[in-house]
Amino acid sequence: MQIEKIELKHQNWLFRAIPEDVWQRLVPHIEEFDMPLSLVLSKSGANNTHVYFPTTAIVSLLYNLENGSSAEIAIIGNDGCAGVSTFMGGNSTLTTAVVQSAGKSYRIKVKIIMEEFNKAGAFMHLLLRYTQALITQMTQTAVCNRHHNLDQQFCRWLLLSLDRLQSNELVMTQELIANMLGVRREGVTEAASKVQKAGLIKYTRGRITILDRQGLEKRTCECYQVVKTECDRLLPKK
Amino acid sequence: MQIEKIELKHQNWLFRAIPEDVWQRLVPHIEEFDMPLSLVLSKSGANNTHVYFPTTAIVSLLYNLENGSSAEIAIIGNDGCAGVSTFMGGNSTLTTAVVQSAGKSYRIKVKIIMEEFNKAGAFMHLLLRYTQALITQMTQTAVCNRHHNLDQQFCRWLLLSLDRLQSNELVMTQELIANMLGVRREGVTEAASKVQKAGLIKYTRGRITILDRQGLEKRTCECYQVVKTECDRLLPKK
DNA sequence: GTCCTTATGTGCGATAACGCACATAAGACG
DNA sequence: CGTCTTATGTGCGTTATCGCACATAAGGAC
Repeated sequence: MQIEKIELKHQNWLFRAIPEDVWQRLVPHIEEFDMPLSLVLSKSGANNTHVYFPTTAIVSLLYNLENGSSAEIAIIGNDGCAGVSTFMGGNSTLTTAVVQSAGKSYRIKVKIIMEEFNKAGAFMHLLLRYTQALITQMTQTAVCNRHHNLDQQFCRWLLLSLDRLQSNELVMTQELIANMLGVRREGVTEAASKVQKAGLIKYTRGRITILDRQGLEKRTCECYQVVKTECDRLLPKK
Repeated sequence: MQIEKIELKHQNWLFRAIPEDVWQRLVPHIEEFDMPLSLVLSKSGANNTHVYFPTTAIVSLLYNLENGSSAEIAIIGNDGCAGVSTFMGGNSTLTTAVVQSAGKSYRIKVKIIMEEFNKAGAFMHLLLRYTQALITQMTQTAVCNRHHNLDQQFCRWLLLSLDRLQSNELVMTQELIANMLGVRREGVTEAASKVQKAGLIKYTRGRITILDRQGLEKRTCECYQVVKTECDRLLPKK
């Protein structure tokens, strides 16, 4: 039982950083939660019911335009949580949180987590620092959308996703990636094909394997490193 | 003296919303601060010393790329404050805060404002709600950069700036606007020229006058209204 | 009024991504 | 093994923006 709790705490980086007293109070309220592909955790403008802490799943924050196109704003994995607008106020956001890669997560009810947040201690500051890390991602997404080409953005997206997963394999169709990046599917096909020809990845229908991580890092724009470095500064993984 | 204090409180929307007891404690520490064009309030990665509350000035959050190009992430006027990373943690951010339109502001030292913030009361929640409003702006910037054309972005930018100023006139060269939007100066010239021909604005060297605000709203993308509506929800101006 | 800086206007070839229409092939399922 | 769905590949004309080179003109300085 004790071992199980320690295990739990190690499955998400925010969990690890929670002070022990807060953790003891929270543990009884942490629910397991399975995340199938494409599950929508929170719709645009809808009130949050839980805050979600992915362990093996990846969640995307997407914005959907009136005309049906969309764009990813940030990626959330076992480094963070979905539902920061709960703390920030308004209790909802215009972005939609969607499961981009199926896996497991834990969740905590809004009421429970806010009781701890409002104590304004280390736990609150931890969640605020994570929110700042998310802001960094959003900023870099905006810049990257403006200035960098699809090749670079494709590599950035791969790397950001991989950093939030264990394996060196992504289960994801090019069509879905195109939705995330807000570009045509054919564009992703072209980018993926080039990167494969360069020997950095290998893919078949809906499954991408990374062969040369360093090569990807060289091929992407500065945005990837910028986000990684700043997230490490804000939330050091020791 | 009392009248002067009431006036002060009405010059910035966040000031107005500060609870009276907090306000009384803060007032002695509020400094006037002049903001000339192009003043850099905080550089990328540098520690914040103050939080700035513009009254007649406008501040842009910019990200500067290695190659010298840049992109605006959010606009701050008398609706908010520059320096939210002070509260969020890390005490710095990778964006640069630059005065985009000269004017006046007030500022408060980091130490003073954090003392109040850490009381975790209405003042903290006010600042967090404003941060959420900034996040909304950043999100929409990312989406708009991806999906909307320069014409629409130019109009969005004009409207967002105007909402944060009193007058219907902007003092701003097309070169500067191009820097904000992260596009070529010639592109802005073309967009501005079209909008002028449509009779919505009138401009001469470094001075844009708005003739038809509703026309601008019709010409821009959904992003403008989305940001406006969400900011009003988070920080109602009564 | 004249000069000179600097904001704005314009033309043109290059490029990246788009929209659309199909072709191909992988692999799930019977 | 054959079938059928769906992920991926490819071609092509269109469009928006870019980068560059230069023309024009507004308005402050003297």
